[in-house]
Amino acid sequence: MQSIQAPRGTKDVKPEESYKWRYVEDKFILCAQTFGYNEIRTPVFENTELFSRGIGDTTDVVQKEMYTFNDKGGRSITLRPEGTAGSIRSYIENNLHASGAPTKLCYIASCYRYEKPQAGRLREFHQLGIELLGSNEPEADIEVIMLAKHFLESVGLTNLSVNVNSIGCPKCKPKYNQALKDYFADKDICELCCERLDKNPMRVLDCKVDKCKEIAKGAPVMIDYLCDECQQHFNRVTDALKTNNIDYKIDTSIVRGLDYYTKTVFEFIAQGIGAQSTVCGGGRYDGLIEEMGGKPTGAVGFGLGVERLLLCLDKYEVDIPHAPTCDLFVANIGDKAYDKAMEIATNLRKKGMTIETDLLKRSVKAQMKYASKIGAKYSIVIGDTEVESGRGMLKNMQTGDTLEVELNSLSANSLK
RNA sequence: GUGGGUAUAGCGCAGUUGGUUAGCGCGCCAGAUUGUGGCUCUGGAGGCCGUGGGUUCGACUCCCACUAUCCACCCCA
Repeated sequence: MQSIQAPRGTKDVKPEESYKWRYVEDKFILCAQTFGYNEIRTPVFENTELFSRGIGDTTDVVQKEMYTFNDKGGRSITLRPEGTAGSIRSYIENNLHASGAPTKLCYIASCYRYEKPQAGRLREFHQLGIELLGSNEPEADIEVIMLAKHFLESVGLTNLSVNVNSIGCPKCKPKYNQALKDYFADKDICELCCERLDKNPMRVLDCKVDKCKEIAKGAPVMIDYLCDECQQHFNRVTDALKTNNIDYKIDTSIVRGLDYYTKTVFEFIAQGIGAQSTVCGGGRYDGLIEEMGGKPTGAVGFGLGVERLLLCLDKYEVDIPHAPTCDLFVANIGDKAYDKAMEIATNLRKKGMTIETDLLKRSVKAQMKYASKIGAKYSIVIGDTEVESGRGMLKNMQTGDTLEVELNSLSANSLK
């Protein structure tokens, strides 16, 4: 019988590496909490319209990367390709604004995009995310960037570069769009780009057709067309980054592939983990909540790829604390001894000790070998003699020293 | 979606111009040590050689297709 493989672009988190995930996720939630953010959990799938409207139906993500299907009731359903849209939907649907601004959300979300897999790019991937809703002020942008920085440092990543840009607001974007239209008007761009130029000119800038890319190199940049408000906003953000000693670069090529972004956009970039080097990406999206049926509300957030983060931690050989190892292995010979071993194990487990016993009726030698392999700190062999006398030899697996102990008085102290 | 590399034991890898019993290291199991691990030695289990076709007397080896995987473009987390 042929065995079944995991679907293309998915990966199992194996037992020997899951502690890294738990570590990173716990750190993230704790870190977000120190900024006052609370976890939100939203469905893995949503109505397709949420994403086509929220992300923008001219984007690559919506046009060709979504896992979309009809359910048995004929509804068009999509596995979430990112975490923001669902959070915002929930914010509106549950009137989360009612408890007062700002609303601060964090989440851990599995996301799905139909792309060709490669290093740091899977079809199922995981995002750690933050949404700060209800503030139009640059201070909100700054907090979100600081939070990302703070989290990355807390897991041991201090050397990621930070790139920022501003892509304007509905006031200044038209001017820029007009500039783009003027620039591209007499140029030989592809058919799809002609359409884009009409609907959403900024998308022409990241067309993949060679001739379009070449032409786009000479195109005007958004940052030169910011309105006064956006310019001030951007200045305030970059000033604060300086004040907080964040070494950032302005990268005018950051457009971000999701239509909802306005004003500030930023990325945390890692070296040496392959072509997919953006570990964290985010920005402001002031228009999204209104677009999805809520009241106009300022919003900033970021998404941070867990898989890419873990690639970084490996690359930079960051130490991650392991799960606790076995405190005591209780070897046992025969049924009575097993019962006694179980009794000892249960008592110590109640006190929080990690205890293992033999479950395979192996020879003492094999049991000891196993105890050694799993890194047990102590071992003790229980046989008929021990059951009768109530005493046994506790062995320190590191030093090899043994000590006679009363079985019933084994405690956390004796395993120190 | 476009381009390139790879596919042999649980893992990491050899495998000669095509030639008959497909190897090595690590790991796993057992014994030497009949109730005490690590070191050493000895033995053992474990392979549709990615899948399907083709060439050939004969294919792990050559050819084609498919699939998977890796890398890059692109996109993005």
